Amino acid sequence: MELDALDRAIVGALVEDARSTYAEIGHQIGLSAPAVKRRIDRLLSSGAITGFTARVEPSALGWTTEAYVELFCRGKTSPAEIGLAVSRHPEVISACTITGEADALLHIRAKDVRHVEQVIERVAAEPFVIRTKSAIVLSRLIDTPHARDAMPQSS
Amino acid sequence: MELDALDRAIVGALVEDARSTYAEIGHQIGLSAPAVKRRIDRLLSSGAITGFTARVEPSALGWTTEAYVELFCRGKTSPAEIGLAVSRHPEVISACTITGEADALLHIRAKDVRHVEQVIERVAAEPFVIRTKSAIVLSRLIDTPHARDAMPQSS
DNA sequence: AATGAAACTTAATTATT
DNA sequence: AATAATTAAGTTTCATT
Repeated sequence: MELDALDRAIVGALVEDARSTYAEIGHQIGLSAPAVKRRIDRLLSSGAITGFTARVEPSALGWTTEAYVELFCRGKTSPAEIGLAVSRHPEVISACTITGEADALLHIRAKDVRHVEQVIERVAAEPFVIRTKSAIVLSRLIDTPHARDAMPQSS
Repeated sequence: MELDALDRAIVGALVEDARSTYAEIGHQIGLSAPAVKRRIDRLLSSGAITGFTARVEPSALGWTTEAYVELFCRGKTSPAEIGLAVSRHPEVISACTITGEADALLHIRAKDVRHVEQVIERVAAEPFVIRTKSAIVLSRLIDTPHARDAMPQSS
């Protein structure tokens, strides 16, 4: 699906505040409320926007510690197998397979360092895991879900 | 601030769908719409919820490639200095200082591998960066902003 | 094909108990 | 906190370009 400048402006407005009204967004970009609604409905059905969520302050909810854990896996472990296994651990908030020595990289969020340690132990107990290599987050500098600029040009 | 079970249920409902109505949330948890609104207002002013955002499909917007980049920095480089520098690169969507050999870990999102390479070159050109070590994401298995379970108990 | 204006429906918000 | 009353927004329809 092709997004024009207005679509990208709407996406930007919704990323900033998913609860803005159609009229507010329309005023920003020079469109009427119904026109904005129609475009948002289209962005939703096309899959460009997948939903709306609350930004929560993890520390306010008691999740104070983050870590990144590299996974080194047995010979022919499939990405699907890793995904299935790590999705059983709710503290894993992000996981991907990567190039390089390690096979996968997990991002985990836990209550404290003790809790992080327990999660790593549980993950390391998965049968396909040979070893892990962890780094605790000392201070977070940036945390945005998406790139912080204009969408790419149609060039 | 203390969050009770109802607050945590409200946060959960808003994380799932930030555009649900107060009445919908109230029905799920057994509260009237005005009561839900009062609690959400309180969660916002206390900072437990920091805002509402759209979940966008990066690939739909042309951002198809992700990488993680470890930064090895000169002796006494402060976290603030790293944060300031990397925030100038909009493709850096997450950054933190970490324990271990590397000083910082960046998560970048770009249009393609060529674009990733350009960003790494730009970051590596920062005066405090000695060297970098990158891993390209092959396949994403999990991507959630928060832990996928109930909030921690007050225990 | 997409928009804006108006009509209509539903939700947000305030006041009251 | 719930109910009721009011205000504002969401949504549909329709005429227009």
